[in-house]
Amino acid sequence: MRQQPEGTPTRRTTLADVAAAAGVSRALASIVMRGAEGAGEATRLRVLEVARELGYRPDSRARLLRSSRTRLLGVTFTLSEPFHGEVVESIYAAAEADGFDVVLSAVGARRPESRAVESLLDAGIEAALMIAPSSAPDLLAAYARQVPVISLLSTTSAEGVDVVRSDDGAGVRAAVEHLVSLGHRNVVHIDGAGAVAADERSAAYRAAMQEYGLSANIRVLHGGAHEEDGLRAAGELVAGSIPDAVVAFNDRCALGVLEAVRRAGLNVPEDLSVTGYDDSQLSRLSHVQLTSVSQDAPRLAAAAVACAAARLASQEPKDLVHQPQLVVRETTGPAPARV
Amino acid sequence: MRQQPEGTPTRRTTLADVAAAAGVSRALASIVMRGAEGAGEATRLRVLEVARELGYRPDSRARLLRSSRTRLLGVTFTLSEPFHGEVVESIYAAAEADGFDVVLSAVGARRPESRAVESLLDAGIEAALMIAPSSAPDLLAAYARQVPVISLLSTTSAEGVDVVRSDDGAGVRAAVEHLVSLGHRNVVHIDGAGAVAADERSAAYRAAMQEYGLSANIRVLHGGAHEEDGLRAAGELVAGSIPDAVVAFNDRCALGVLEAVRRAGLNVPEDLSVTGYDDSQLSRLSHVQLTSVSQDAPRLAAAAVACAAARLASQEPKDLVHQPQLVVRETTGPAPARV
DNA sequence: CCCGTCTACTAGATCGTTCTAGTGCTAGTC
DNA sequence: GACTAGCACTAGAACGATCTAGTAGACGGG
Repeated sequence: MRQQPEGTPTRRTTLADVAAAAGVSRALASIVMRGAEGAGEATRLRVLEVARELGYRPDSRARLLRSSRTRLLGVTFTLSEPFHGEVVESIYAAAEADGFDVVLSAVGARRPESRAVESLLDAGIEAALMIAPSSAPDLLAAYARQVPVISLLSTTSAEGVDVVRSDDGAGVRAAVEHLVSLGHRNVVHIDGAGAVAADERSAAYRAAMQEYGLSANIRVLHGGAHEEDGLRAAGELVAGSIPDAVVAFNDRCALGVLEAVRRAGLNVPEDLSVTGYDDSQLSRLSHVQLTSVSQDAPRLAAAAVACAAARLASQEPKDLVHQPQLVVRETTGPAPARV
Repeated sequence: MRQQPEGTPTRRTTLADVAAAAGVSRALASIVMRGAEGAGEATRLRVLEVARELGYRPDSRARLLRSSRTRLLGVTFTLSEPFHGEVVESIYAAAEADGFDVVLSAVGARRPESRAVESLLDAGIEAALMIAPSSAPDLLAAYARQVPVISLLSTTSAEGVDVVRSDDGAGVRAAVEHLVSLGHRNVVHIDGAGAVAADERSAAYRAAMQEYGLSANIRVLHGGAHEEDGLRAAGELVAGSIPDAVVAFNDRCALGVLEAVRRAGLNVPEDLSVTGYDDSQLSRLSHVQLTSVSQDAPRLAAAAVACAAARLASQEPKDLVHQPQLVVRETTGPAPARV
């Protein structure tokens, strides 16, 4: 750390500065800095020492511009979805392990997914990981023509797009199975109402119910991906005849359901069991303890990164389906003894 | 959209391609693309048309490398903090309005703030907005020597660092005032336990209590920034003598408090009033309706971006303190008539 | 002693932009 | 008619790294 003379607009030290100070060429300094082979041991140490001394940090813009391999992974995610955050955090870890850098691009109310992806493409990413992409298939395919695209958490695929997701069907089935094994027969589903993966989950609910001979009890309510949606849907539900159990579209929706149930003066799980989906931080909170289907964010993230790496090694796109696991906590219990 | 011949490794169209196709120099094409003046109307239209036709998108790496003004704002935030997400979303909007681009860098369990900031610096940002920075002051000062640094939501400042925050003292005072005006006298504070801004808030609580002649009732419990912390602290609280009201460190903490209170069989606000801090999405959920102190994320974000712009126009660093506003919802009410 | 090979290193091109310093042309002024 | 001003445009350097194609010198074998 050297004090800069006041007022001087502190030019950043470049590789050329390091090279000059160490008495070598820029090329050799570059070799040393990126740990490539072809430098003598003595010089290597000297260059590193000089670099450290001058506080040199490579300029990523220049590096990315020139190098063929940027080793940059782009990630799109939605800021307002806590579970996306969990996945992103895991992607950071997985990417680092594989020697990739991560660049984020958020999707929000004012920032459509298209903008998020395009800014990533302009930044020179090698592959894009899109968390729960909402773009139309032909748009996804267009992106995939430029870089490998991996769609996470969503089944919506497109030409040339890899998909890494958990088997939502199996997840919902596991939830239904768990409830049935506890003696529940009147199991209601509050769906995702057009959210990513909503259709697959409600289809799996129907199939599972049928499988257990409960076709007559199939009932799907219009829900959504957020607390409000679960609250509203469950509000309508408890106003009528109370079911044994509710399979909610996701954790946030389940939280709304829990609230509505509680308001109606019912106890969980004594009067009614509730399951969520995602096994998010939310569900693990000690006062929630929601039984939920775990998508295992770290594993999913690792798979996605591995998938990107595979595609970059020019392998064919693939569908990677991961088996989710039901995490039983305290919102599910034996079916109430009703008439 | 032109179909690429299969197998060709699709080289991206560059400005040179556009220039050649339009029959002008690269420099002129550049002028047109970035909307600078100095191009004839006819040529401008022709170049734009050709660019559109070829699907040209400027390469941000090259653009950033070369241009003196990158107009890039770096933002560090914590993935697991929903309120940070709200601020980030607002920053996107504010930055866009001011002609800035935003690049995100997340802080997480595996990714310390130092790494987050450094990657931003390497990316060529013009200024860094750090949401609730946790780095040591001398580290912050070191960053500030390289680019203007704006610290958001936190009072922890350092040499040359701008601070944009809301007046936490005033916020807590408003909460206490509100409670006192409702007749509460036994007002307890559950603090942030070392979290960013925790000390200032608890000091303001003490001051406000004293101001209202309630020094004897001052009571501060060790809390924290998350639901678990509020739950634990309030759990201890309700095990003893129940106060009239609780001022929680933030919304997430307040949520835990609400849960503990509910578990103890008490009603909010009939038996006990609770206030939060942040006015986050959480507090606005229809089943929560938490009375909370609003930091007004959009305004804070706009102020931070404006502050960055001012610093880039070489103005002195400043402290921008924004007045927070108490949003009264349904977790506060008249004091219970106790003995 | 010559030749080939290996290691350590270098010069210069290159990535795709923006920026600087012009060039030519037309038109207006005295 | 010379001079200036302004407009539309261009050539080429620059940004800071990486990459390609080489060179100088040491070493070993025949």
